[in-house]
Formats: sequence, structure tokens, C-alpha cells
Amino acid sequence: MVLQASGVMSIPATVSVNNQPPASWTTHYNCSDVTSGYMSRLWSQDLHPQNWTKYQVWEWLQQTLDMHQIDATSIPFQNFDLDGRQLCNMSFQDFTRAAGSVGSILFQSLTDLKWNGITSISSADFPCSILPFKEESNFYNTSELFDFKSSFQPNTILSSPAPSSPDPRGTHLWEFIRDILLNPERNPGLIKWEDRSEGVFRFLKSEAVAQLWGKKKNNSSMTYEKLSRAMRYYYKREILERVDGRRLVYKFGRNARGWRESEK
DNA sequence: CTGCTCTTTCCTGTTT
DNA sequence: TAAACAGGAAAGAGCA
Repeated sequence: MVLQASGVMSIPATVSVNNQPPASWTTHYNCSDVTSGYMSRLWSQDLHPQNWTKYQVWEWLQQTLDMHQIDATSIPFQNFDLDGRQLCNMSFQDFTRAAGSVGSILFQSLTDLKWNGITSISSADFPCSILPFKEESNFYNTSELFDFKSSFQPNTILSSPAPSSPDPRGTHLWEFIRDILLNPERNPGLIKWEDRSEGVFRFLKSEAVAQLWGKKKNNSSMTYEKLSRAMRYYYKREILERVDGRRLVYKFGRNARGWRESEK
């Protein structure tokens, strides 16, 4: 039976859901690459859903939830411990049984993919592609990363926003990450909250964030690999907490300040 | 110069 | 298989 998940069912849902982020998102810096590059790789003819690996099924799942702005913790990912063939054999009822009301969205998405390739996934589904990038909105200026060449002014990046007050944003990595999260409208699609109240967040474009961090530190060779090492050091200091089993997902810890809505 | 913190870099091995 | 994750080790940056 396709819905017999092999995953462990006894772990708390918010922690144990083993959803996987799209690996390839981290390797592209602009929206067109994210959409066309990723979609073409995952959903091209030679990778029909039938032929997906379990990992690719999870990638699709995560993508679809993102596109519909659905909280990843709202469905039990262990019900989708399936490869593409098993997934394609699922009926509408199987989907609703596995994911409740979200099941119908997933079913629709998969059906479209099976028959129409990429039709239901337009670039307009991506927040980054619908957000105009305004010159005056420089915070951590990602215009270069997103190919908004005309608005990019190298010397204005990361400069203090208000001359009257010293830059309140810390220079530490975790503060940098936090401040991106707190200003999503100016940093579309880089990092997103998974659980706002719990301080759980996920990197959507890990390499782009690393580039941005490198830019701040005047280090053009920064990578997510290196950035993530620094992030792991935060576990011991309880600035971050581990989120097991979920790639690119972190959680603010007891010593992280300023991320809660109430203390903004 | 010293000591300290916070990364950065590199690496080997493991997991997904 | 590629991309992430885990940490050890050591070097570097910046600051007091």
C-alpha cells in the first residue's frame, strides 16, 4: 500500500516532519534561474514524476507547499515517504487521507505535472518574481543577486539606514539572518519563517544568503558550507537550536534576541 | 603584544 | 550522486 509510511510516527509533528528543501534552490541566485532552472531540472520530460526518487518527491512536496504559502508543518511528511511511481499511483482520496485538505492541492499539482509538465507552476507563483525591487528599499541590497542591475549601487549596501541613529543591526551572523527574516519584503525568497512564533526558519536560497553575508563581510568567497559551520557553532551557545531531520532549517534559541514579534 | 570572541577555512565522515 | 549536516582543528579579523 502506497500510504504505508516507513517513517517513525511517534515523534511530535512539528519537530519530526522530515521534509526536504529543494537542494537546487541554493545554487541559483536570480528568480529566473530559480524558476526555470529548478523546474526544468525536476519537471523536465526526462524526469517525469513517475521516475522521481523519494528525495525528489519530497522536493516537490516542499516546493508545492511553498508556492501555496502553506506551512510545512501542517502536513505529515512521513505519509509521503514514497517514490515517484508510488506517488503517481495515489488517488485523490489517498492524497486527502495523507494530507487532509492540502491533499487536494497536492493532487492537483501532481496531476498537472503528469499531464502538462510545468503548466500550473508559473514564475508568478514565486514571491521574488512579483516583488518590485525598489532602489530606496536597500537594506541588505540583493539587487545584484537578482539581476536588478539598474538599482544596484555598490557603495550603498549595508550602510546605516538612519544617520541620526547608529545601526541597530548587529554585525553577527545570527543577527544578520534575523534581520533578513524581519524584513522579508525587502529580501524576497531568501529565508522564510516556518514557524514564526517558535522561531523556526528555513533557507530558501542558501547560497544567495551566503553571498550576501560575504558581501557584508567583504568576503567574496563565502559559501553556505562555511556559513553553516558558523551557524552550527551557535548550537552550543544556544543562539540556535537544532531542528533534526530538516535540511536548511534552524530555530532561534534562548540566547537569540529580537526575533519575536512581541519584542520588535 | 596579548587574550578573547566570533567567525572563516578546511577537512573527513555521515546522512538525506 | 549531490547537497547538507556534523564537528574537529587551526587560522584570521577585530577589538579591548
